[in-house]
Parts: sequence; structure tokens; C-alpha cells
Amino acid sequence: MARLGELERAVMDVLWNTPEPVPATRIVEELPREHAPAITTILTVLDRLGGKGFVTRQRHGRAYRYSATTSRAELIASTMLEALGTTSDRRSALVHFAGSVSQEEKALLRELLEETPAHGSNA
Amino acid sequence: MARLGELERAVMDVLWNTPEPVPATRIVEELPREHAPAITTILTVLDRLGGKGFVTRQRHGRAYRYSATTSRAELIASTMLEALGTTSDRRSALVHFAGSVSQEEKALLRELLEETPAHGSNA
DNA sequence: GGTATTTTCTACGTCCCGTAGAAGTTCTTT
DNA sequence: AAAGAACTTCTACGGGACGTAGAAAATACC
Repeated sequence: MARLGELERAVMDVLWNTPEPVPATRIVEELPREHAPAITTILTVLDRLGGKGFVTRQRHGRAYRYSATTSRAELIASTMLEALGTTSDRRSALVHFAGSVSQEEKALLRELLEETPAHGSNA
Repeated sequence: MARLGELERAVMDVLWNTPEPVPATRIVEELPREHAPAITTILTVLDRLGGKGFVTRQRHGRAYRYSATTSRAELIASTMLEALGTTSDRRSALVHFAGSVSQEEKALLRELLEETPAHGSNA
């Protein structure tokens, strides 16, 4: 999966934190940065994010509004899955993973794994 | 955490697949590539990997032998952890993760989470 | 038609990574 | 010791990704 740069990431964060499609101008304002980039910079980034499949847009009057195609949670999950996929020895990797998550997350995960019914495969 | 390029990754794979410290020449031979890179290329990559903290070396006669500082499993686990760390809503991410692992891994993870005793925090 | 808003086009600088030649160092061999 | 082999260090280039944004074009408003 394509990787995100720092600004790309920041833009995604704005999209993820906003329930509705966002105009590019709004993204500039929303960006938590001292030195805010120019609007054209944001447009370029949005375009690249579109190319990577992370963002879509719809016309809204003269301008576009942008929204994320994938939730943050989904992206994180697939990053984790992808990392797991780089080894044939998944067990070892999971051993280390299980050993390094916090107590709370351990409990949470256990809970989530319990409650999932019998169908849960991926692909 | 620093990211790995394609060749860097391939070199790490050789190191991970070899129990003992490996001479650079050996890495060239071991590399599963049609167009094998020059030895100097490998040396450069090893140097960069050293800079990133993934590789160390010890002198062995005139030459060096290289070894990985981190196991593949550890690296994968920390990549997963790092991905998790990019959200404040870990729960959502874990929900998606738990929902997308295969049946076998689900069982395995459950098992691993059960058996871990009370100590398991990270930090 | 003039002005403001927004997009599209084009492009530059930097950093990372694959790539490796040239030159230096160290060991071996005669 | 001279020569050659083995290995490392130094230096550097080219491509791609990303942050950056000006100039120009399109669109809308008055």
C-alpha cells in the first residue's frame, strides 16, 4: 500500500476528523501548522492522495469537496495486516505483538476476538 | 521508525535467514535477484542499515561480518504497534484488525493473549 | 467587463534509495 | 619487498516521492 508523507498525513487527518466532504480552503484553515502551506500546495497533495486512492471529491458549486475513501481505522488495520504479511512466520510476529500491547489493549483484543462469529475471514 | 527500501529489505532478509554474522560477499551470493548488485552497493546498503540501527558488524580478520540487531518478528510487531499509535481511537483500529485477520490467526492470537500473565505492559 | 474564487498546469528543491567507480587499506604469496 | 588479491571507504549520480507554490486558466458574481 502506498505510503503517506507528513503533509499528506495531516491532510488525511483533517478529512478523517470531519464528517462531511471538505472544501480545500477549509483544509488550509484546519491544518494545525505554524507555517500553513499555500492553497495550491494542498490542492497538489489532494490530487496525489486521489491518485493513491485515499481521497475522492465531488463538485459543489464552483469548487470541489474532498472526502476520505478509507477510514483511519481501516487504514491502520490494513497497515498492520500488511506488516504481518511480510513474514512466513506469523506466529513469531504475533507473539511479539501480543507481548508488547498494553494490558488494556490485550483485554480489548481478547474481547473482540471472542465475540467475532464463525465467518470472520478476510479476502 | 525508519523505513526500508526494497534492496535494504532483501539484505535484511538474508541476515534474518542466517543464524551467524554474514560477510558482505556472502550477502551478494545469497541475494535472490537476477541482476545481482555490485559488492559496493551492498556495502553502502549495509552502511545505511547500520545508520538506521538495524545492523551491526564485527571485524573478522580483514573483513566485517554483519548481523541484524532486531529480529524480523520484533520489527513487524513494532511496525504494527507504530500503526496503532497513529490514532487516539485504538479501539476502532483493533476492531477492524480483529475483523480482518484470518480464522487461524484469530485462534492463535486468542491463545497468545490468554497465556500471557499479568506483567505484560510495553513502555 | 472587471474582479474574486478556485482549479489546472508546470516545475523546482530536497531527501531517500539503488547504484557503483575510484582509491585506499590490509592480507597473502612468491 | 614487490605484486596481487580481497575488502573497505569515499564520493557521487540518477530516479522517484513529497513539500512547495507561481502562472495561467476556468468559473462565478456584480
